[in-house]
Amino acid sequence: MEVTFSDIQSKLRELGIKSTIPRVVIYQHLLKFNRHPSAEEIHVSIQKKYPGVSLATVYKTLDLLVQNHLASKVVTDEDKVRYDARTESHIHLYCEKTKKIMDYEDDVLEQLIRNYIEKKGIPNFDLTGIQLNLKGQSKTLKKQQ
Amino acid sequence: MEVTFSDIQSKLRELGIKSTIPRVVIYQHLLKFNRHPSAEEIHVSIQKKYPGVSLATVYKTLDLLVQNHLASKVVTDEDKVRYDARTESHIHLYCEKTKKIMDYEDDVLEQLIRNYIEKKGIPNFDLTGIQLNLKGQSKTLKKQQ
DNA sequence: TCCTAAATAAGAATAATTATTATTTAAAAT
DNA sequence: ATTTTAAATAATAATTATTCTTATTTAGGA
Repeated sequence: MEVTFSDIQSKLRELGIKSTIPRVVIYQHLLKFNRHPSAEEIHVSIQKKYPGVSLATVYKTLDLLVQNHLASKVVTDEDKVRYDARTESHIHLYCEKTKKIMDYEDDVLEQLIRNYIEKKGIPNFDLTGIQLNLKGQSKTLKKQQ
Repeated sequence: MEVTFSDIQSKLRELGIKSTIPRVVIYQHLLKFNRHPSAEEIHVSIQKKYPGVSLATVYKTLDLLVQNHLASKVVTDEDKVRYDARTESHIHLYCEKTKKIMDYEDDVLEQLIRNYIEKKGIPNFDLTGIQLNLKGQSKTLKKQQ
């Protein structure tokens, strides 16, 4: 099930993106994170095996991936942007205590929103994306504190 | 209908917040904006009448208002945070071209989401807030370009 | 293998936000 | 009405995330 180096090479070339080692490595690491890493976190996690890759390249590559719909930005009340390799849209649960973002799978809710908006339409607005963030606290955490 | 200086003084004191001139002025200006200003924009708009108020105070006061539920943070893909004096939750339309945030009034949709989540419940998560951002482009703008 | 445009490394620059500290102020106590 | 005192503020330095600059390197086509 692991996505290999050459899998990613092919994918990038399909999209007309030049395949470079930094790009493949960054995308590979983003895919491996099941949380939602910041650029900094990806940079750190890459250092071990690829010490040469600079933080600026991480930022540029992540933006490139977003532009090509291989990843998306996740914004919260936090001060830094996080990235997500999941391209299918999904709901984010944001825990205000731990600042962690969890994916929440609920196709029914998502379709509910999408259908409603499509049926009703929003005047003077072409919808391109729905972003639903549910803020709160994870219960297990609350017990601990 | 204008919210007066002393209206705001009372409101702050009700909440046990010390009423100071910078605080009243900042909140008053936030209420007057119908867009969603950044801390910087509020600071600039205050300079005319109250040149002494520092940007740091604007930041601190806005955070205070958020903590006391008199305002809320609005985050988008943009790099800076915006503030909103509307406390009732509502939907934001975010135009990717102009970077403008518009309020979108749709109590039915909001109730739809809220009901669905309440009925179903999310395992291990206490929901405190729903934040729905609809990304897209305003149609009138598209014609112009 | 060579060529060239594009990508990268390294670090400087920028922009938003937060921290520091000496001074000022709101409001409670006198 | 004064005095007192903890909290708030101004001014600005510091920090943090992100972007920019430029000399060097590299991918992939000729």
